[in-house]
Amino acid sequence: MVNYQTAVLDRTFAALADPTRRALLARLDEEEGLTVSELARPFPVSLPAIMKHLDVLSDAGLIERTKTGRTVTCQLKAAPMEQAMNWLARYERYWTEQLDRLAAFLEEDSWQANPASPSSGASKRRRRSSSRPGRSRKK
Amino acid sequence: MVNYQTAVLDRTFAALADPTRRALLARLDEEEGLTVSELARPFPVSLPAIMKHLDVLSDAGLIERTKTGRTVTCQLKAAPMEQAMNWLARYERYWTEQLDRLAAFLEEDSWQANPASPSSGASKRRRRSSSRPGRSRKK
DNA sequence: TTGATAGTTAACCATAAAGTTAAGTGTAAG
DNA sequence: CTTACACTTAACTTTATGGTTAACTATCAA
Repeated sequence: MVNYQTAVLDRTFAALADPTRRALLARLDEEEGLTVSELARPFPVSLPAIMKHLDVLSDAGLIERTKTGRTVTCQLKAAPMEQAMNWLARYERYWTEQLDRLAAFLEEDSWQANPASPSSGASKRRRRSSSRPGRSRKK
Repeated sequence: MVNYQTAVLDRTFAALADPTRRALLARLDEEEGLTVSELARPFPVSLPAIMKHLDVLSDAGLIERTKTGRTVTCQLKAAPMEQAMNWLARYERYWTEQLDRLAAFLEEDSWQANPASPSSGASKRRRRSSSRPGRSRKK
């Protein structure tokens, strides 16, 4: 059902890998309809450099440019980010503490001590001896 | 509070921008503790090429390698992805249809026709004559 | 119409990314 | 002890990225 468009993810993640481009998107989020030169102003690089970043963002479908007279306004198009989010969501359980606790529970001795209640999901999980290094809880 | 570590996001997004690397992570998700050559097998590129991808993933903190004898097993470390998710979450409202409907409502003529109820957020929105191209509602 | 303003394009440079082949290191097995 | 295996490193090629300066196009204003 959720068929990941490889090329979309490639372009989206690549576009987001640059701090200048992320900052450009962030500015378009907080204020819509900024022009190219307005967007470029805060950055310590030349206008053509910003132009290239905008090209990358356009190619990734993350912005859209509209020419009006001699000015060009940019608007955020977040749609491709949804795919990126969905891809990442697959790994969400790794940092969700809820599941951390479940994992801790499954490791406990008291769990295997009672074979009277065979939980369906647990049988699939074949545990390797004890090769798990310390978990790093953050936040 | 959520202070984005630019360098972390740079490396994470850059690492995820390559389809081979995403596939490597996906395999480590479905089966943990794969060795380097097991990981490399399905891909149509040389071992050194995979090695470089694993280096990129390591530098991004997305995997960890453990040497045992002459084999090296890799394990997924999804933590940096959380930062990426958090960064993307800021834009989530753009593809949440709820807000699409709100936006549609705010654009309606019937809204401005009644100046008796000044909604606070709307005053910030300064509209340019009519330079807005058709909105593309998808799904 | 003359110029300033907004944006684009071209040509160039340095570095990084993604791949190759070939050779090297260390461990396991015959 | 020698060979095979698992992985690593080195050297090299090609293409992409991110930046520059300089020149060009088009519009708005004096």
